[in-house]
Amino acid sequence: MQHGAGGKTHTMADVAKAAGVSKSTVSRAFTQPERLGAETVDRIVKIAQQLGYVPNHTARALSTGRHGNLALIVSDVANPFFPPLIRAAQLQADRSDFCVFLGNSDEDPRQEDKLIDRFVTQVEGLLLVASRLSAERIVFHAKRRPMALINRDVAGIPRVLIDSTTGVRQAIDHLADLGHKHIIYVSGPSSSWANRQRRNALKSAARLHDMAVDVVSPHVPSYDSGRAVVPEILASKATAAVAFDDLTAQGIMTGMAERGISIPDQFSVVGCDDVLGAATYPSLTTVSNRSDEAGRAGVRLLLDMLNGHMAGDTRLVLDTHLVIRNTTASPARPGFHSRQAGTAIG
Amino acid sequence: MQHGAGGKTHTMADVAKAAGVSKSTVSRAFTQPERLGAETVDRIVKIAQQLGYVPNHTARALSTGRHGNLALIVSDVANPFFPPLIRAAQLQADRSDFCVFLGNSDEDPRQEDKLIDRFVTQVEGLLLVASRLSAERIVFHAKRRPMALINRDVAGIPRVLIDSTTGVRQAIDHLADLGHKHIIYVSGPSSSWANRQRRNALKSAARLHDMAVDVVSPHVPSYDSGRAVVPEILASKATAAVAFDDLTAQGIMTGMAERGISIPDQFSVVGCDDVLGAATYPSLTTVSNRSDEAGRAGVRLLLDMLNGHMAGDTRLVLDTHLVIRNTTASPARPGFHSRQAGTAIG
DNA sequence: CTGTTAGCGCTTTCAC
DNA sequence: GTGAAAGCGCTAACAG
Repeated sequence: MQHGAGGKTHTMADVAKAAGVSKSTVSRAFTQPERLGAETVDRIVKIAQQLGYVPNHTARALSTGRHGNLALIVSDVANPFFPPLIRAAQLQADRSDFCVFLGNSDEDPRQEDKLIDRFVTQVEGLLLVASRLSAERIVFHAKRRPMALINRDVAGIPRVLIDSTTGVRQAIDHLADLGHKHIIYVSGPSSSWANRQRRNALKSAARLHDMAVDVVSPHVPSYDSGRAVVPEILASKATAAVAFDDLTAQGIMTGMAERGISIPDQFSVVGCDDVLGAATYPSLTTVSNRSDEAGRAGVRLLLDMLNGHMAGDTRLVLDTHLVIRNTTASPARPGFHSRQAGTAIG
Repeated sequence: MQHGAGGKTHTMADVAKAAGVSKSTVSRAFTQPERLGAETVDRIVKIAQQLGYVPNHTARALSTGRHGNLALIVSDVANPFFPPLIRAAQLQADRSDFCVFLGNSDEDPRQEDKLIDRFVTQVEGLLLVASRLSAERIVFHAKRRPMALINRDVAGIPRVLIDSTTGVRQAIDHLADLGHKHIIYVSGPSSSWANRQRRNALKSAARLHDMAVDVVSPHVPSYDSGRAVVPEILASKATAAVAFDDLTAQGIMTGMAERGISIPDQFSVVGCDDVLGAATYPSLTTVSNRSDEAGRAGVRLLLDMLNGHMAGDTRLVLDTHLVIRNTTASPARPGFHSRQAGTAIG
């Protein structure tokens, strides 16, 4: 089980000399063993191991054009939506012995461009998650390298979409059932596909119930944004808020608590992505998240492309549903101070 | 601002031909512009841009041995301890135009070995976070490539350590002040440096207060582990638990709640890492986390090594402190059944 | 200041 | 079944 005696990296020539064969033979011993004498292969492999020889990824890549690397670019690693996705993508890539570069655009399209430029010559494929780039730029980059998208809908580029439409619709139905007549959507980044999709789903569902809808837009989706936007929320006459994501929702909850407003008695809150589990108090009603599946599927799509299984115009949609917990209740009636004990998780 | 007209990747020779110069000149225009005629550089750069030429990272790496890549290997991307660290490391690497490979060992040393093997030929340096490898393997790999460590203390290898000793000691003092006489440590992975450190700090601090200490060891640090270990905790006579990390602590809280045990009235819980903020209910008393600083410092250390500023036996220690929130209180007295109504979010 | 010439370590025809 | 040689795209001495 010894991995070799450590120290300096050996080259193929070293192995060849030690084994008394040519470089080509060593090369083949690793890449196409079947075309070599069985014992030759054994001998070479053994010697290589003793020397601690590891094939040079870079040289191989330069020679073949296949790097065995792919780039995963996300908008914010620290946003809890991404880690499970990253992990799943990683695992999937690993099964095919791919290495993954991680890029963090920090919600900035220019940074994203820059990252891609830096990655493009050393990866076989790009996987952009929640890209903030314009469709044009995406198409441009897609011409340079195989590319797949997650939560971004650009025709002609294989993509997997977590469709929160279904979940958001359920959320609105739920709020309507509870008697809410006026809600507010706390928006995410305007360049976010998920945001547009959620806003639209919310508006059309609300229309069916004759609900009034306000919209308020913080700059970035975060705890702090949610907290900061509470005054604006209170300025409207809404009795419930649907937030772009759980982080924002959590911030709203804190902001409400700071003003002595009790949730869900005096105000209802719904999140999106279900990244917090039941950890908040009250536990957050939210739309389910399938980011790990998305990550896995995204990598699979990309690798399929690389294997020539041209995915064509694949558009994989993962739907979602509402997870009802304890931040939603009937709106407070004037003069009637309702109160609800924490009900168990649905 | 146009980034070139898209499509196929051009080579340096293309640019050279288009500009009517030699390849070397083009090369120099990018790497040492000062040694060239100012206008020559301008012309070349402009033509390159028009063509959409991007220098080939791989070829450059093969030629120079400098890849401009580094590998960041963590034990679990999805553990909330890591994302901020990853983000900070990324940012720091970005300032020096480095690309970062992300590896996920999933707490498995063999996987870690495998990842390193895959990375080692295409990175300039390795940054291992909370490595689960034996000291011998770490030293072995460190001979192959410049390496820095985070939360792993191996002599001779530059490392940054988040020292929870101070924070844990404060936690024990705090529990002693509250009157606890018997506590239990819910352990993390045995191969974790942080775990050993926390356990030791806890034991020695407890000794000073004449406290009894039990230890229980789940396999991996996670919400589920914490939840599952509750029966064992209750089997002991401890009145307070200190958990290896916040996730485990959160699991314990859930497990306790499921058994109708109220925290902190009937049992106190302390976490480590402060990754949950005040999001739990009751909000968790925990030891502060400085993972982002650690990530930043780790990358800085590594890059310093690469620049020849031999860091020698650098050992950077970041200390921590206790963050007191609402999961700790005096132990319940026999015969006195305390009860606490849900207080608002801290 | 700029062009020529060797490689970096590996794969890959093409011969034997 | 195995070897020899060319070349992937770039950099780095050398010359001039």
